[in-house]
Amino acid sequence: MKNTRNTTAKSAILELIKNSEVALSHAEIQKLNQELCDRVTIYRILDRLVTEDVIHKIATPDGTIKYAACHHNHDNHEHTHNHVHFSCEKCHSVTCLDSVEPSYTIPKNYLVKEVNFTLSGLCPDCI
Amino acid sequence: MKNTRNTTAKSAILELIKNSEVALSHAEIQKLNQELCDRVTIYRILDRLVTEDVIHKIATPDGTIKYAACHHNHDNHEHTHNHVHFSCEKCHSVTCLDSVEPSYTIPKNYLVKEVNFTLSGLCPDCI
DNA sequence: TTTTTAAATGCAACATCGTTGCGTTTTATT
DNA sequence: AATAAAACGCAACGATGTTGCATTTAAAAA
Repeated sequence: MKNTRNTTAKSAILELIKNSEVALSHAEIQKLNQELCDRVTIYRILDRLVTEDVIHKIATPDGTIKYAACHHNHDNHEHTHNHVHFSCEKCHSVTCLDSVEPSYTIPKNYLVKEVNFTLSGLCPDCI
Repeated sequence: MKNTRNTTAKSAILELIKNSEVALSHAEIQKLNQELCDRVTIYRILDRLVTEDVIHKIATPDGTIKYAACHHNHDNHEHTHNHVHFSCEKCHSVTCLDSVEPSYTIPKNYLVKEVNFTLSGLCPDCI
């Protein structure tokens, strides 16, 4: 694995994502981060954090990419991003619903590696 | 409901989508359509077809928007886009898996209106 | 601590994607 | 055939994401 470094910008962005109740987009991080670092650097830091498996990407129903912190299971050293997300159509917040576990039949002839299950509608704050 | 008209470009694009095994992106439609109409017109036609409920939007795990024809249930006049999609990480094809029906528990305090369930991995052609 | 080297950054430039305004063309109704 | 509004092409624009390169900085080595 390639060597990566901890920089102030990287730490700040990771804190933002970790402290956020909802998943954040590049644009939202940029606004929250104003003068800390360049637009391009945010893209590169997000990519690095995804590669390092510290955060994960979520595509909302309208195609916006958002980022959320990963909840690792430290007991058995395995973790999955295959949990359910909720996307609010009013405030556009994206939340990880760790408690909801979908079940489905695996389609024949397909090799399923990842599951992206996003419910949309109104979140508790917008109902 | 607003009055809409059938034009050659609209019919051609709808045929493309209907005849395609996989969901198509704006860029793919543009390539297949070369000289038929303008880039902007494709955007407007796709919006119209979605509003008319003839096609539906799908966001792939990487945030690309694709379009597929709707399979109406003519018997009871209801239809849903809440079916499973498969996104191939190799050839980037997106397919509707009408036979797979997921089940899940509805999260408390949330109002679920739509379900977006996308499996990803390798499609039969890429295994 | 100082040196070193490769990762990380800023900046400029660019490509892609999607939208808007407006004058012109086309559909389909009168 | 005349008419009104939908649809179109084109130009321009804004947002989003990428790349190259010179400079800065983190962290390992001396």
